[in-house]
Amino acid sequence: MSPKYENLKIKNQICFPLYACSREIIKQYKPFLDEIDLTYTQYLVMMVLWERQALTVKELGNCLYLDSGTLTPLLKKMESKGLLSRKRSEKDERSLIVSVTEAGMQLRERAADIPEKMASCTNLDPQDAAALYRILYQLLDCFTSSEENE
Amino acid sequence: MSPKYENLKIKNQICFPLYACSREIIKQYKPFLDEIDLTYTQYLVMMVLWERQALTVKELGNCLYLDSGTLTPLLKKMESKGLLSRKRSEKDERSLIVSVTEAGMQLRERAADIPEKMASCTNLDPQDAAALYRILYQLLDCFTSSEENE
DNA sequence: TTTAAATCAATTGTGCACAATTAAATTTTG
DNA sequence: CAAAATTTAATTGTGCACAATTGATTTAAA
Repeated sequence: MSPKYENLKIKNQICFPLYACSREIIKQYKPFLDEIDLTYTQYLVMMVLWERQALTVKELGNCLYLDSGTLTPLLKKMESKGLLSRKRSEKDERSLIVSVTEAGMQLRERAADIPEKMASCTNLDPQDAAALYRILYQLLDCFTSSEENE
Repeated sequence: MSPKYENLKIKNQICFPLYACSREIIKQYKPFLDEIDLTYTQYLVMMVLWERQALTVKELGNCLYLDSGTLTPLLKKMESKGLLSRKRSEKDERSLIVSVTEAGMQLRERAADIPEKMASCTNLDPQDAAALYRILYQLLDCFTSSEENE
């Protein structure tokens, strides 16, 4: 029974609040990330490297849903800051292996309290946080599984 | 009892899936938006204009959580495509009024089936969609209300 | 095994986002 | 009223995102 253009109203979109919310939260990160001289995307790369130490650009892209067009210049910048090193794989010269440096690992100490600081920025209760987490990964999953044959 | 760096793991972040999901959904829009020659951000502007016909850059920015640095060049581009017109307010010369044109209104017809096409891209059940919607707007609200005294 | 297809990172070009600054117009204050 | 503060859009500069292409390398097929 909805009027013809009801579905085109902003308030009936699900992607818009997702997009707006994502950007607003990243803005909240900024003052904390400024202290350790990282952008949000660089922070994501460091989080992966802190866990994995070394992986290829391809693997990093799979982790973060980013392609080489985004990662190549980002990683070069981070290499010049001394956070990571880049070298071709000996097993497969097509692949480039990104490895965290000692300085990169040390940055983890200075980042350790960021998640806690960020948590206090929101009024999200544990149930809602869990629901949000589950739904978002379900959505992500349905997009990645639709690419399996590409 | 979590290890020291547990909170820095990608899998324990809530912003990351939000950020990734937002971009993945916008990618799903692309083929549909290409047909009517709009980017996702331009589509958001048009959705506001289809409902409101005319409003200032400031009001548009409040609707979309975007500032003039993003909107000014975007709106100039859309003006050159004939979708909207830009003129200063007579009541207040600081404000610029953005108005949808006839061609802009006509585009609504061609966009009308996009929401339906997009809905079929996801496996989101109605309860989850409603929960996601509620939680995201609650989050957005908590960021905007923290700016009240700026 | 030579050729063809696939994979991977890099490059190119376009389009946002956004912080910070500027400049014009308006409102508020003293 | 006149000066100061505020508001608004535009500008400038930086940093992603991403589609499309390129080029080198590897794998698969004929």
